[in-house]
Order: sequence, then structure tokens, then C-alpha cells
Amino acid sequence: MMSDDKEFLYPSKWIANASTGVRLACELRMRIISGMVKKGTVLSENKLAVEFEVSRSPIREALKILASENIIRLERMGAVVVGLTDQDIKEFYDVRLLIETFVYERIVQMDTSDLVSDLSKILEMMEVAIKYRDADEFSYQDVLFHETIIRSINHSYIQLIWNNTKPVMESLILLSMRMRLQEKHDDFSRILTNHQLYIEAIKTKDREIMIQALHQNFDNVQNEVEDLWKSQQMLTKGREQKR
Amino acid sequence: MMSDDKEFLYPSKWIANASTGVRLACELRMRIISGMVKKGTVLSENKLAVEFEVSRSPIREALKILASENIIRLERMGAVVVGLTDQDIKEFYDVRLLIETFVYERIVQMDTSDLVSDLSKILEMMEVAIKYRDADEFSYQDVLFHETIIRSINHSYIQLIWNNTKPVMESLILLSMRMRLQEKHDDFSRILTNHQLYIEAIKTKDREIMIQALHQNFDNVQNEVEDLWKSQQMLTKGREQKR
DNA sequence: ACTATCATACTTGTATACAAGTATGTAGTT
DNA sequence: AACTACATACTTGTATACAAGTATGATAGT
Repeated sequence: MMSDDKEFLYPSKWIANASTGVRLACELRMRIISGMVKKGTVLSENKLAVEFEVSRSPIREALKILASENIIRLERMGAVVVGLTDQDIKEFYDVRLLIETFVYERIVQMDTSDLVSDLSKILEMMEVAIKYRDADEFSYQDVLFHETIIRSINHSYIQLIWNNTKPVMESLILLSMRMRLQEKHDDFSRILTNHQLYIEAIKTKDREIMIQALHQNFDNVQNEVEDLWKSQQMLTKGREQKR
Repeated sequence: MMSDDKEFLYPSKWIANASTGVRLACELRMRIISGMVKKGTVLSENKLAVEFEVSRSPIREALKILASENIIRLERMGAVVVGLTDQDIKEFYDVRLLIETFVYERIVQMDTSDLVSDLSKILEMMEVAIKYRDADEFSYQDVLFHETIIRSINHSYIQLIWNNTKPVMESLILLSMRMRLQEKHDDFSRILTNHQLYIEAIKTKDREIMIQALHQNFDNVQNEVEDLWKSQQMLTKGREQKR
């Protein structure tokens, strides 16, 4: 059993009833994307099993998951950490834009009253999360916001793409929000306004507004990337201090 | 070790040096998509292990793969076969269209001489495959054709989506081509003309031609779906005869 | 000093063992 | 007849054992 007395980057309550393998994947993903585990590192199943005090079975499961996300590369001897370059992150948002544009084209042909209601609820949750300075909860609701939009069109393969990209997005947002909560607190109100714009675009079915919302949202990309590198620097410093 | 003396739907030489788990995933995928394993069936790891004469480890690996493709659904007790509805297949081609359109927008900004050369080679391979009535080889080259186009833009997340959708596409094409080889042999020349059009669109960077090529390609969808249902009927009859 | 060979300590892939939980059917009770 | 309790035969998740292959380094020979 994976002991939980150590420090983990991934919020443990989000995966309380997941299998050990999935939990490990989430944690390793965070460590890799945050830069805590540096790219080029070779991960050995045995060493990971010892480090996390579990057997190789869940470790193998975790590595398979991360490999399917292109975060690591399974080779003959060991799993090589690939990580994310800023190029990767840009390309990641290419896909998000592609998907969300497609989804919106479906949404304008639907009855959206339920969806708008769901999104409004999530938006209020996000406001509460800010009020209590809970970056993790904010991230959770942020991801949920986009997931709710995507699920609404009931499209199996779009959903599949979402499932495959969600973990990376979740990690990116988590790291970015934790960073912003400390240094750039007024970013959050901009994010809220942007999400309000999403809702507006869905409610009015006005493509112009949607384009504006997407544009604003993805203008944040550059910021998030910067946050990521800062986050990595912070982690590095943190670790150096411990030595 | 997985014995290979039984009848398999998936071409064994395509996965000669893959792990047993991956091979099992390919075979199970074919059986599910072809309808040989009916949707709603509950697969048990133990029973599969006995049936394929392997241990549970590779079976688990295979089931994880199929679950990530939404072909099965892992539940508390057993893996439920989901399979593909015609709706799923339509949605599958939505995504293909989305991806290939995106890719083409990148391609028109590139130097495409190498790509055109690669594609021409594959096209000639396809011609040879037809000449020798080799449906499997034809399918292989067909999939490779599209994969080559997608790889050419070097986009990590588009590549990731391709990796996640390729297996299903491969299965669909395989089943469809095997069917057409018997009954609709002149379909193949239409497919070749269509692929020639793809090359033309890439060479000339003329969006009109590309739209035409995509249009023609995805007009085949309806045919492929029909082929799939026919293929299922054939398999069903074949199995009934054996009883 | 340099190269070839081989022992060794790693690696993954697969098989098996064990633990914990769940559906099912049966026996006993009301 | 209907309902409860429990034994049983399943299920998955995790741990461990074993097999086969690979990188590394030491050792012997030149």
C-alpha cells in the first residue's frame, strides 16, 4: 500500500478511492511537469517501487499511463522522463482550441439552458475558492468548467481526446494557480471574467463572443508557461535549501 | 506465452515483437469491432487468461488499453464490452476530419517535397497490394499514408490524438478492406484516386483540392460502416456454421 | 596501455500468490 | 411464501517470483 505520510504535489483527496497505480501516475505527472523530476532522468520500476513503498504492479500501471500521455518514454532499460517543453505546451493549447471550437459549433445547435446553469454554479464555486484562497479547489473547478462544456455535446471521441489531455491540463493549471495565488492574485478576477464570457457566449450563441472568450483564455497561455518555469525555479530552490 | 496456433483476426506479423499484452489488445479489439465478441459481454480477466493461455498480467494490460479507447468499460466486476455504434463511427470521422484539416493548414506552410515523395511511395505500395489482392497489406499502407501526413507536421499533441485513434481506425479499415476485396473490388481504384488527390493537394498546396480530397475520403465513411455491419453478419454466419 | 571476454547486477515481461471485496444462491426462520 | 443470514465462488488490486535479455565493469591476455 502506498503510504501517505510523505509530501505529495497532487491533492490526495482528489484521488482518494483511485487505485494505487492511478494515484502514482498523478503524483509522478505533477513531479515531472513541475520540474521536480528533471527531464532525461531514467526511472526504474524497481527504484520507484522502493521509493513509494509499493510493488512493481501499480508502478507499471502508472508508467503506462504516463507513457500514453507522452510524458515519459518507455525504453528497453528504464523509462526516460520527457517532460514538457514550451513548444509542447503551445501545441497542447492548439489542441484545446481546436476541440473547444468544435464543441462550440455543436453547442450552438443545442438547448443550452441546463449547461448554462451548470456552468454558473461552477463559476460561483470558483469565486468561493478565491475568497478562501484555495488554489487547488479553484483549479479543480476551472478544469471542471471546461470538462462540463465538452461533456455537454455527448461526443464520444471528443470526450476521449479530453480524457487523454485532461491530466496534463490539470497539472498545468494546478501548478500555475498555486503560483499565481502567491504572486499574482489579481489574475484570478481576470480568469473569472473570462469564464463569465464563456457562459455568455453559450447563452447567447454569439460566435463573436465565443471567439473573444477563447482568445482571452488562450492569451493566458503565455502567462501559464511563465508560471510553470517560475514554479520549477521555486521547487529547485526549495530542494536546494533542504540539502 | 500466447500460443499462435489459433485463428486470429489481427495480422500476426504486424505485432511480431510486441508484448503479449499489446498483441492481445489488438486481437480483442478486432474481435469486438468486428462483432465477433458482442457488446454487453462481460469479460473476466481469469476467463480471458484461460482462453488465451496466458497469465492475468498481459490480459490486464490489454484491458487497460481497450478501456482507454472506450471499446470496453472497466467496472467493479468484469469488463463490459462497449463496442462501436454507427454513431461512434460517425464521431470518429468527425475527429479525423478535424485533425486532418488542422494538419493540412500546417502543411501548406511547410516544404512538402519529402512528404510528397514518401506518400507517392506508399501509394505505389498500395497499388501493388491491390494487384496481389492483399487486403491486409493494402490496409497497412492506407493507415501508413495518413499517419505519414500527420507525422509530417511534428506536432506532439496531434500525434498523441493519432496514437489514441489509430488502433480503432486500423481495425475499421482492415475489416472493411477484407470485405471489399471479396465483394466490391472496384472500390479500391476509387480509394487510390482519392489518395492521389491528397498528394496533389499537398503538392500544390491548393485548399480547394484538399477539401475535395477530404470530402471524397469521408464520403467513404457510409460505405465503411455498411461494410462493418456486413462483416459482422458474415462472422456471425461463419460461427453458426461451425456449431 | 589496450582489447576481448565474461561475470554480475541491473532491466523489463510474465506467471503466480495472496488479500479484500462483491454477487449469488441456499438454508433457515418467520 | 417471503425474507434474512451466511457460505461460496467469483471478481479485481497488489505483492512476489521467475525468466530472459542487456548494460557495466572487472579481469585476463596481448
